[in-house]
Amino acid sequence: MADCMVFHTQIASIMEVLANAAVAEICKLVDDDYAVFRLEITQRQKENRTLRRKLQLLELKVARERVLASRPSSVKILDGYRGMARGHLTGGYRSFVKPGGHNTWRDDQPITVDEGSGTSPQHVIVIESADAEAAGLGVKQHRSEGEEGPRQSGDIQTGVVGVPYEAMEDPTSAPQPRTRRSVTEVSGRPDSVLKSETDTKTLTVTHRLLHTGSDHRSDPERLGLGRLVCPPAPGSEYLTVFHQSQRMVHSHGDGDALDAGGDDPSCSYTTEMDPGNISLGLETQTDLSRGEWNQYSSSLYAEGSLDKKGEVIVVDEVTVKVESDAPLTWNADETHVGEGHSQGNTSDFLDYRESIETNVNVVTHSPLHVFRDCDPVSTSMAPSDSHGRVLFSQVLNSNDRARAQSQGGGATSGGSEDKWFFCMFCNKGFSCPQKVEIHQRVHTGGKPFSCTQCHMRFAQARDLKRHQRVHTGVKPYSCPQCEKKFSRQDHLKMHLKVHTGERPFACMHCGKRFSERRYLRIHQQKNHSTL
DNA sequence: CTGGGGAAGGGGCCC
DNA sequence: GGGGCCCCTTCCCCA
Repeated sequence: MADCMVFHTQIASIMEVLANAAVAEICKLVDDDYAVFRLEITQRQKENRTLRRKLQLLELKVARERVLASRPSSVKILDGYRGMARGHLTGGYRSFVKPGGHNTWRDDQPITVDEGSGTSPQHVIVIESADAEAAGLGVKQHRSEGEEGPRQSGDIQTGVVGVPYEAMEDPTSAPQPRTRRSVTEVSGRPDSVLKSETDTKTLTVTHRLLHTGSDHRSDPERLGLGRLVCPPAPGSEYLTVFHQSQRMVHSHGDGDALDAGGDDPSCSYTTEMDPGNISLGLETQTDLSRGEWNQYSSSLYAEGSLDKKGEVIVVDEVTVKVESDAPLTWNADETHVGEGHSQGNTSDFLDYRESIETNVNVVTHSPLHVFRDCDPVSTSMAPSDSHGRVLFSQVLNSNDRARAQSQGGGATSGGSEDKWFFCMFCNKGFSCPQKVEIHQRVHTGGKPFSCTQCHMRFAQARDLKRHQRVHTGVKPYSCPQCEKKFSRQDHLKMHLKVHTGERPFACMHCGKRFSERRYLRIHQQKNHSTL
């Protein structure tokens, strides 16, 4: 009997152990499943956010088009980014004004460039007119000119932009995607408001107006229509400072977004600036190391992670480069009067230079701070990028890499996958951080290389070197046919068509051939405009 | 005046 | 890092 009791006791013990083990196993499974489930939920939430943002963008676009259609007279948009510095050497101050009689505005219509005098070509302002709140706001894109650069009075030109002419080109020349950036600028009343129609997220931009004399806020008309002036601020000619004067909270409804801690972070981002003017307050904590880079990235791309309404951002000489899905909401309902850098010009200065990284939520610990480390000096030919690898390695997790590759933005250079470095804006992969840095200047507008003779700035050393031939007059490329010399080989190559009579660009509609694509484009616009 | 064409500049990307 | 290539733009000339 005693043996039986002992046996039962042992059985009970074994059962208990087994039960405990089973419970533990079940708990483990539940935990695992729960984790997976949470992950799926998170992914679905991300997808929902993405869809919502797309919807918001669509709504914004519709609202913008409606506003633009209803108030075309107040809109001036210009596509002056590409080639905008052209006039710096040629001395051309050009004003591109939307031709009269065009009462409706389309994105593919001629955009107007109102080029003020005395502004730097690097100071490009991007603004999106969002909705009716932009009433009375002059939306235009200004081309800026360097300080000492030649200045001339502007003329008025018009042009057609955005016409899908590539499809009409010679079938032998496949259409190529247009990768040019859309850079627009909004200038207007400092207290003007640009916000989304949904008004769910607004970005308050405090305009820093550089002016002389009277209060810039007292003359809104001048602000809206006056010539923009880029003050040749010594030592800060390319100053890009982003001040965040109030606490910025990255907040999404689901609460899984980045949290910007700190109550009063003062964030400054500089690409090229006088080291003495660097104001760095990077208290804001952005935990990118926890795999939230995707959130940051997606939010940055989708809507710029615009902050709660009412928060104030002080933007000093910020150039905003708007990508296709860049933030469209700007709420400039508060004004910050900055120290004027004006030097004798009576026009108020309204210049924002902001890269997308100036997003208030990510400005602090963003990998873009690698550019701070660069601290490109005008005479520097070798901007530092010592932190690039580390930063990008830290902030980009495997999901980003996989996404980058799946989205076709994979590495464009050689090297193993582990050594890829990805652009934080477009996820393009590169084999080394230096290339990422160079590439990201496309997005940030960083131009570390400055010509000492004309103060033109370039994103790459090669560009500066090539440009300096303009001053030196060196023309190493000679035409074997006419002994004409060129400073660039591609120009020589183009010139050789004069002798060869090569006309590779044929109109697929009338068969007329042209030596250059632009001629075909113009021809098709004028003669086959319906296509 | 307009359109075609040459020249020359900046920008971007690939290698 | 730099060369090559291409794109785009602007200025200018000329028929």
